Amino acid sequence: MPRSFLVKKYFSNKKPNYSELESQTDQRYAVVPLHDSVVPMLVWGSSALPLAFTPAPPSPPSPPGPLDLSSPSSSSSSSSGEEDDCRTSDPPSPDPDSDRSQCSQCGKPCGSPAGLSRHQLTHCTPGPQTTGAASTAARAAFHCKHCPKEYTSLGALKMHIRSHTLPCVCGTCGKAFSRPWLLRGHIRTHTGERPFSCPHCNRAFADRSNLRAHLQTHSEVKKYQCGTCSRTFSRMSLLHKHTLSGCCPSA
DNA sequence: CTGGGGAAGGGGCCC
DNA sequence: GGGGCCCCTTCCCCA
Repeated sequence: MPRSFLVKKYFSNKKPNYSELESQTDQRYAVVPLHDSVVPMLVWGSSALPLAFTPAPPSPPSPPGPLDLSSPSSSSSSSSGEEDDCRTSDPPSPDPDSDRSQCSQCGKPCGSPAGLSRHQLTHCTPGPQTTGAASTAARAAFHCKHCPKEYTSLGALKMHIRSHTLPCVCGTCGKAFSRPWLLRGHIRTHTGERPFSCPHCNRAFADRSNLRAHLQTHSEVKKYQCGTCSRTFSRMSLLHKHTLSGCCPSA
């Protein structure tokens, strides 16, 4: 599932204020779809943000086989790209003071060497463009044995593999999930628990993201705007549907 | 057809 | 390094 059209911009590094979602005055996000025919703009507050997106060129395929986590000696090699890889949610940083702990792959300032080290675990492997022992070690790839994905760290790979092994099983219906919190969210569908309430109406939701989407329905200016007719939508999927329905045949 | 709700997936970051 | 929570998205279904 491609997520590379999302480019997150960090203007603050913590805790969202959900009341902001109704009266957006900051522009924290940029939405950049890959769909050729769609050039949506994010309307986050008063102005729209038309954005360009340049997909990274595909990396050459790599020959090494998948990593079998059941084998303790697995540690891997090589590298390659994959359609969803090598992206980052963070824009390059303009902060010169963060050079010492700035990610060499995405430019993100990480605050400290430790932060940089941790951040780098999140990068999937780029192409085989580097040489030298240090670079080779830094870009070692860990391949998923279940799919073509590969990661630069065992930790990242393990996290990914959970999406294949689905270790969290619902005791009520037996449905399995990759993460404990996904299971908890699912369990709410059995219990009916809805801890996220809308401040504007009596609705409550089991999922915070669904509340967030709901809050858009209370907003006059929706988050996603059609680049051609300027109509706004509460969800990207609605904008996409709108575009596919023929509003913007050439856009 | 459109808009909204429900459910779920998955990467990133913090503790 | 792992757990928990963040964020975002998509898909499906229904009014």
